[in-house]
Amino acid sequence: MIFSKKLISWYLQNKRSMPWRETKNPYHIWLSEIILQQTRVAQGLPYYMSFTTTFPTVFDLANASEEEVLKLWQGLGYYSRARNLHATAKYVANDLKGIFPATYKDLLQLKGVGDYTASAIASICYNEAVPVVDGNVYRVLSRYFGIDTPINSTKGISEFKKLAITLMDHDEPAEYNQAIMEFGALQCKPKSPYCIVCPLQDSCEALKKGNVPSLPVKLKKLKVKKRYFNYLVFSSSDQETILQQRVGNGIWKGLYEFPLIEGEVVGVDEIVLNDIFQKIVNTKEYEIIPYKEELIVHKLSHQHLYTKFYIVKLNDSLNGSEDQKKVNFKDIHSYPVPILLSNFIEAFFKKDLV
DNA sequence: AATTCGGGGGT
DNA sequence: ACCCCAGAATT
Repeated sequence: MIFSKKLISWYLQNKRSMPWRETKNPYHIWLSEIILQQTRVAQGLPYYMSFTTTFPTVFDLANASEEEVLKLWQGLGYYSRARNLHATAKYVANDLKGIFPATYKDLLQLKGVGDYTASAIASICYNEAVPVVDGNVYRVLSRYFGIDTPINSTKGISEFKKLAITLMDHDEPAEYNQAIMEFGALQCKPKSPYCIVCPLQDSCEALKKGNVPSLPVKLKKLKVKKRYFNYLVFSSSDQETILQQRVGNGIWKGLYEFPLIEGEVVGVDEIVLNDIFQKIVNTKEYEIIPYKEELIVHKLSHQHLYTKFYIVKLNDSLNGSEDQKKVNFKDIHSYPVPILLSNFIEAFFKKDLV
């Protein structure tokens, strides 16, 4: 039996049950694919459920505000996915009458849809014979064919794509693409793959050579940067605080946070602090209390954030502004915030230290 | 071609 | 600690 048929056969016996496998509706498939980019099924599943429930059609998603979309996306990370998702929904709803593009080539033009996602949607929804090459596929192919070209090099990307095209099952693109990914996720896992019971064991090059654990090869990892975040959590006499939206490029674009003083080292600069106070606070009668003495270390892929929250208690009210919004404590949960802030907010308001 | 975008889970 | 996850966009 040839490679693709073996995979499909394995898939039919071992595939997991997932809600997006019960439909070929391009809106739902597109949603699932964007959500699952660099995201495990277990983590993405609840988000898929909430998005399809909250926004049953692409028109519902298009008519939402970006803030609503970000709020529903909160906690999933890579927030540009949410912004691109919303932009594409508006485009499809308003310019394409709600009809998604139906070919790989046209799907590729959508914001947030790259080679992988265009292939996935085109094959699953429209049976177009275009191969998906995700992390699972890189692993399966590099092992089965014993290829040690780095999968994140330009050469590797084109090499594996070419190979994937030749292996593609042209009769059942939808089944084949999902089969090879599911096979990589469940059988040909990164660590401790089940080679002993593998249906491809007879012809797996890496298994023959004994270098399964060293494949696939991936180029160097980047160094993590350390950043020092000091958040000012204002607490006014009338139960209000200040939130501001992150703009420009960088992490958490579009999400909200407390006024931030970022420094080169731990601690707040007095001059900067006074500067901020003059804008936000009417009175100079305030009290700054570190929420905790210890730093909270929040780890992102390539940044470690050493964070401290300062509670700033006032016997007066606050000055809101265009970019520094006054927010009542009871409304704070409606704003999209990074998990780092979400964790703090939950702990702080639960303890009722306000 | 290299870097930058999160957060969670596994080892 | 380090790696990986149904990758894409920007530099």
